[in-house]
Amino acid sequence: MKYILQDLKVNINNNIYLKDPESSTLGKKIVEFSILLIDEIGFDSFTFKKLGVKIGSNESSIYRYFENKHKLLLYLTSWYWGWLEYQLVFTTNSISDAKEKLTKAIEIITRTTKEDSSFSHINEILLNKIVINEYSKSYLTKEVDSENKDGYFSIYKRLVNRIKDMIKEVDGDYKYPTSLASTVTEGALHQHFLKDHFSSLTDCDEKITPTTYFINLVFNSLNNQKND
Amino acid sequence: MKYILQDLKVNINNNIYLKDPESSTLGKKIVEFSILLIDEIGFDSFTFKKLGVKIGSNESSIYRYFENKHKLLLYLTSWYWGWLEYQLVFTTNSISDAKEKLTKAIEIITRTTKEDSSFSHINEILLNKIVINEYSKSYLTKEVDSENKDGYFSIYKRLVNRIKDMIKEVDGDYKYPTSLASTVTEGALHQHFLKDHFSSLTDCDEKITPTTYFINLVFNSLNNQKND
DNA sequence: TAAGTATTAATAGTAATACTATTATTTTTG
DNA sequence: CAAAAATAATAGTATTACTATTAATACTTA
Repeated sequence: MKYILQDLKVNINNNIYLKDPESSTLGKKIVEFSILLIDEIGFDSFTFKKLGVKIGSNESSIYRYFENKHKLLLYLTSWYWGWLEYQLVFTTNSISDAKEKLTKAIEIITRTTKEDSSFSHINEILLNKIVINEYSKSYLTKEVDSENKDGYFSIYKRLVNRIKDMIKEVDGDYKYPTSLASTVTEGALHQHFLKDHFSSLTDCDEKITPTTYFINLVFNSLNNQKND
Repeated sequence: MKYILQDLKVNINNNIYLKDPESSTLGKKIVEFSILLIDEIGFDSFTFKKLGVKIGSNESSIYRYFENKHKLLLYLTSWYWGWLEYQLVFTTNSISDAKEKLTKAIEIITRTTKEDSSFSHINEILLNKIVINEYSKSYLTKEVDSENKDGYFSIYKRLVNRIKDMIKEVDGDYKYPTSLASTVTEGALHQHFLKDHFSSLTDCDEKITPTTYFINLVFNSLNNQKND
């Protein structure tokens, strides 16, 4: 797995960036250190000026890669969802049993990222934390509709769709497969956040993981006579 | 109901504001027009300067009520959750049947606000939209923990707790009542957002409401032998 | 290898944001 | 009516979020 993901190049909508950050050393440094800096000070306080200082580059050089920090966030989160999607497809591909397949899928999208593929410049553990803390900000904007039209969220949408399809495979009669898929995907981020900051609003802790909770939630709804 | 809510004064943690906006005409204008302006241009573009122009007051006068726009958002959303809580308690109080009570509660927290109590200066329809679009931004910050400690989110937490209690009343053996309560509360906002901006990620539309979906979701999990 | 072309860095500058401080004016209230 | 409180006006600051221009460096190919 590690060795296959090694050469992974996530395909990101090329309108998100001005110049492909994968195409140069500076570009990779921008991506690498923006993850460290956003994790450190939060997206709201993050600026290209501060990033420039961190990487010993000029602010204006960063602007040649990304129009603004919002686009950079879209880039990072798209990369994350693409990376998760890859794991999802790779891991579940060979599973023929629908229930087992869905279980595995939920595991992947609800777990905490614990391993960082040290060879690449992207720290997946920190990126996972950034997605938990900042992803909502990428779409809770006045520009969502036009950015959505431009395909900036397509990787995320494709991922949710894959889960929806797996839900349908388990129970073709269930009425809300799409909402359930989006609830799990977004809800997982939320439960992780609550676990870290509002422990009184979640049952998740060291023992009970969001994975346990969501597997239970999903399978309670599927093939349930209450539904028919 | 209308007439009882009329005199409602939501009790908001007084560290959120510098001076109680309910205590003066200017304060009420700040609240009233900030709702209109945030709805219009979004919280990210909203500034005290723009609000000042809108209400014909000086920027610096607004700063005497709220430290910054983040605190104002905390105020508005706290008001909203307090208002919802009031409706929840008022409506479910007299219901003795646990299932019926929970059903009603889910209805209240997942429905779209459609009526505005025209007597007050607060437009609840727009405030509901603001909560859908901006609430996450109030807690996805580096300051969450200290602000949480200061009680800035206590109304929201109390609301989620009430739902948790109702879930427990229906099924004392269900293992994740708190997570389920927070999933419904936050998930409802999310499904409304998806309905408006990412229709491919939800089954909710004009016919199927988030209420329908979440009532189904919750009751599939409760008193379900799959759980035991 | 020289010349041309990208790329990046450095510098400077702008409009807007997010405030703070001071003083003047108006309103409230005792 | 006088004092106190509230509000408005003005000015100012540091930072943000950029844009534009020019200089320096590296890379490429005739």
